[in-house]
Amino acid sequence: MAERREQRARRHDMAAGHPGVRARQREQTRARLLAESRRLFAARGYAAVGLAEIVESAEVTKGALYHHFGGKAELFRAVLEEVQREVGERVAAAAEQQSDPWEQLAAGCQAFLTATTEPDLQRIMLIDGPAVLGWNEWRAMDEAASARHLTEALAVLVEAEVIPAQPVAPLARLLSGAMNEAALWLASSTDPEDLAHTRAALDRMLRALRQG
Amino acid sequence: MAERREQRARRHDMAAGHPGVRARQREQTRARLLAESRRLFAARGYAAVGLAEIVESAEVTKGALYHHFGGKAELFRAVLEEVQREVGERVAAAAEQQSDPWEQLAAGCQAFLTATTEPDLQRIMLIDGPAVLGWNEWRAMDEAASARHLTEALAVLVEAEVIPAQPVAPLARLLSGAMNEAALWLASSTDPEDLAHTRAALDRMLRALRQG
DNA sequence: CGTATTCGCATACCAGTGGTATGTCAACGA
DNA sequence: TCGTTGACATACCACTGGTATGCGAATACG
Repeated sequence: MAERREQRARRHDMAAGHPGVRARQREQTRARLLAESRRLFAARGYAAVGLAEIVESAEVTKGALYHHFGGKAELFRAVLEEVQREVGERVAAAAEQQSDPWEQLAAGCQAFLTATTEPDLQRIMLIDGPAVLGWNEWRAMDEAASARHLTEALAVLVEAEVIPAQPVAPLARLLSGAMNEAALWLASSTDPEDLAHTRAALDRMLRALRQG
Repeated sequence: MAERREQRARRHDMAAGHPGVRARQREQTRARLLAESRRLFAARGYAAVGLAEIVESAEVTKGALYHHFGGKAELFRAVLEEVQREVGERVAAAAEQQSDPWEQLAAGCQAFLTATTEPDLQRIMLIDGPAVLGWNEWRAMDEAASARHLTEALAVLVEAEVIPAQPVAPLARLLSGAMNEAALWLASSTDPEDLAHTRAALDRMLRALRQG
């Protein structure tokens, strides 16, 4: 119908380059779906956002969505991957600015706390992530994106005997969980001093690791 | 139809006492809905369980469910309240067996870790809870049921100068998050030694609080 | 250059879901 | 005894994620 011609026309207008109009259009559609669903999921949560609203915001149809993603959950997974990659990069960047392994750990943890305190990331990364994909899968993605840095940093410090010899996996999980929950708490906190207090408490927890 | 008479008959059969047949039947229906939905939510998660399955397992109808609860989310909230109350009681019981405030904290934390390592509690308490009700509401319920014990224990220790003076709220959140995530990790762990390692690491974290 | 093919969607449709409005019968109060 | 009410049961609805199919422009091919 007229509706269809309208959609087709719009798509045709926007990409006039010769080499790979198809590929370019494809990437753009995918990017718009990712961006809009990320925005909506972050704002109102996975369950409260319908596919209809997503495709409307992205100005495509459900057909496009299901052409690019396996379904609602897979779309969410793609969004989560993107978010976690960003956070992981921020953590890694902060750590790399330090040369001393111990300072790398401290800086990385503080950077993680800063990043995950942003409400838009929280709902996707910390709330809906485990519920939608299941904890095991969420954990695997988290490990691949950012918790890996934590585990590695701890392993280096144990190797260098800065931290007493002990399995690093449980330690990494304890610390990761502590930071996750603290970030969620901070986001709903009213007292602006809570951030400083939490940073201080986290720092004390980390420094305590050096003494057996 | 016949179906209806069947349901009515069953209900009539089971409660023959004179005083308050109504009230008793009411409680029983409510209890069955709670028990079955808890079982199903724990096994497969909130989103994967439909009301149809719940009422079928409980041998009632959706009418009964909506008579007792405001909807699916409120039913879940009631289940979560029950679960958290049980965990809170276990934590409190473990703490009360110790007389020394410090030992109370340690025992309470270890009991919490033991309790929340049970997979059936995890999905409801730690995964679906925040996602279904929102983190703020989940947090309020958690605080009322068990995190309160943690906050109080820390406050006592700060007051007694066993722990350096500092705000207890951030500390409680860090520790609570650490235990939550550790419990989730343990549930999906294969190495049986992980439990002991995690307990040891948690204990070290707690003991480290005593040194500034 | 024509044209067959494939790719990237758009449309139409469906089964199942949470939620609601209404009906109904047994227990209770008077 | 009898009207009232409480505790459901039934029937129905709007909507949601998911699927099957259709179609037209870009590309591969002779």
